[in-house]
Amino acid sequence: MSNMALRMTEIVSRATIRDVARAAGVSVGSVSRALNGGKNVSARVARDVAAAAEKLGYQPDFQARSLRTRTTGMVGCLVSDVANPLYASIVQAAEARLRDAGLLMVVANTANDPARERAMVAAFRSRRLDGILVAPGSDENDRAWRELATGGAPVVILDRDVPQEESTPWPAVLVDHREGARTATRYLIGLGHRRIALLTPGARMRPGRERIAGFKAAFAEADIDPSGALVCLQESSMDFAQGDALDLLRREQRPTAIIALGTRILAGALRAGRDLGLSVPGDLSVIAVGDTDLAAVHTPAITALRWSLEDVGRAAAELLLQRLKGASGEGQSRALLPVDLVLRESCGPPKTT
Amino acid sequence: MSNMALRMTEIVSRATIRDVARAAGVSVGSVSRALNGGKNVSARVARDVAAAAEKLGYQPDFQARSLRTRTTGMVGCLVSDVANPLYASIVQAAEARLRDAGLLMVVANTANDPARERAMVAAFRSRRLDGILVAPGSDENDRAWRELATGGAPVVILDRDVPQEESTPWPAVLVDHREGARTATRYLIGLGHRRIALLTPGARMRPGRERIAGFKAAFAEADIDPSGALVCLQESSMDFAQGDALDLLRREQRPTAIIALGTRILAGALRAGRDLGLSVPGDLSVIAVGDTDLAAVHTPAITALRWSLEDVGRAAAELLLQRLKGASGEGQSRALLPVDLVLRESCGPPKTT
DNA sequence: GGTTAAATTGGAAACGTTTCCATGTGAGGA
DNA sequence: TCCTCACATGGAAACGTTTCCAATTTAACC
Repeated sequence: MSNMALRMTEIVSRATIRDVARAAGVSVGSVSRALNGGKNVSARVARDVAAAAEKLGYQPDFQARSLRTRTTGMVGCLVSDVANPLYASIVQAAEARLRDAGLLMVVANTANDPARERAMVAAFRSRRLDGILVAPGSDENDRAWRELATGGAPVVILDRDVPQEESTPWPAVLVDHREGARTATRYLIGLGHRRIALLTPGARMRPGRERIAGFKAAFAEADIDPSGALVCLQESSMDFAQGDALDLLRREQRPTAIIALGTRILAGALRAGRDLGLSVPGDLSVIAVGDTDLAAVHTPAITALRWSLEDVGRAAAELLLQRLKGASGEGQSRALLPVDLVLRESCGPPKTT
Repeated sequence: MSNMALRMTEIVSRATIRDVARAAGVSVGSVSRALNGGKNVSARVARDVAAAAEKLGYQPDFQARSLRTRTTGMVGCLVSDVANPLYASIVQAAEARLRDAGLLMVVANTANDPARERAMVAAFRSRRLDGILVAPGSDENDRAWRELATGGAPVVILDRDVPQEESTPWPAVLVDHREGARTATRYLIGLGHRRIALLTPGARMRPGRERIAGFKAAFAEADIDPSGALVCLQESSMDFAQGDALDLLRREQRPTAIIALGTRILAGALRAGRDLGLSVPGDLSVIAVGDTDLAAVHTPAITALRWSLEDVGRAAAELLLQRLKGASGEGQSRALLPVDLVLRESCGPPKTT
């Protein structure tokens, strides 16, 4: 019997605002007002409606509401790969903030594929998402940018450069990779290193470009022959196999220090060094770009450039919420987050050869 | 004047199906049929509609469609923390599969908070999401389960035990942690270890329970005094500081081998061992549960229990898609994925004392 | 008490689709 | 040529809200 009842509730559709109106003996308009604004409703109606809604277990249908109000209470988040630790924490933090504001977050991985990026932007628009957090896979994907712009929904950029043409710059959360790279390089130069390799993916995107700029700036300001400044670009972190690092370290004039991004590239460099019998930091100094578990726990612990991924996510969510509240003009429209150098055990003076 | 107004509305709002109908000189019903089914439409209408839609850049409004069709093309994913590497790849893989099927995925972090879990389930239901992938934070959160059940949308469980009462078991993707733990323990016992510590969070959830069961089973089948089988439960991986591992390894009869979950607990154990001057694997054998970057790249490389997170995500998505297609009865309703022991350098025989 | 303003209320339109239903059109067979 | 029938089409209802507008009640003030 209870089985039957259960079955019924499963099958029977949920209570609508009409049911509540009927149960409370008022019109649907009054129910809507009572439940939402609370403005212009008498105490009696408010009470009766609340009681009826409670009794019927009424839950408003967001789909229907969305159709009318043109707002979905959902925000899209577009990154190349949510499983990448460098993105995962950003997504996590942004979701937390947005959820606190009553918004849901839909995520999509683009794998840096421009076509997929455009497809997802279109999907977001079709679904009328209220806003978008996005880290485009390339700063030159003009079509994607254009479609992003015509969407109507506010967009917040995650650590990417926006095309210059735009008159009013889009809100963005940027990380000061340039200063970070400069600090790290300066530190290594100060230790006596002259041949330093910077291992980072793509100059196609802001983080890579900025790091390279900071790297070169450090050489320039130290007034040192920059021929030892080796910039090794990787198409993506995936492509950097151990072999590449091996080639690098086998060179006649091998670098005495390496600055390596993320987890995969860093891992490749560390393994290559180990395979060649190079001790860290004795034979090779290493700085990680991004303070991952790997860097912190490795033996020896790896000196790392650290910035707060949580802050990136939070700031992005905040910027977006600000736009959604309609304050399109006022307030900060871009945040620049600092990068710190966390000193550990993986750096020392180069061996005098 | 009206021209002006028209222009305005054209710019502000997107083309609707009405606009397409007018442009093609047919009724809205015909446009809908032409664009969707393709059934019962003449060649002429199909052509004209397609042309008009193309010209106007028409994109259907999913919100409106959802209202009518009772389906949103979105599925929810509920885990404790998308930034946890053990979840991130699952989410990533599931999203990839679902996107290929034209579905969007909304994610939410519950931080293992039952209240938040329920709130998100309610939010998903209000939004009428088509389905839910969920890894509940506790197998005893009965209210959450109940609300999950009454949602109407198909649910796929990620590596959790479903309450027994249910007559028809829910679809689930399970990982064979029991067999994995047994294999690892057996391996260590075979090497001669008798005092082995299993460091895993919560027996509140299936993975922990299964691992403990497998761990004990290995001792039992080897007919060995199980007093050396140390199960160290952690409320969550967060709580396991390095200090706990230090206490463990300072004991008079310290374990000669450790099986440690994930990244944080493993890191804590490794650091503690290092701080105490214990060499791996000489003084201490270590097995990681979950093949993270840390395990693979650490020196020495850590022997690890590995299962495919991608397979978990893919299988979950597949199971859900199967339900969404209406095949509620047929087909596999649960998958059990294998766990492999990846032999590396972190295990050896214990020192004879 | 009467007049006016303000507050509350019910009814209906609107949001953009899909789908039902009745009508119209054509072809094919008698 | 007429009848039948399948098929194509237009019009309208429906999905569940919010919001506008007009109507009604209440409050306020003289």
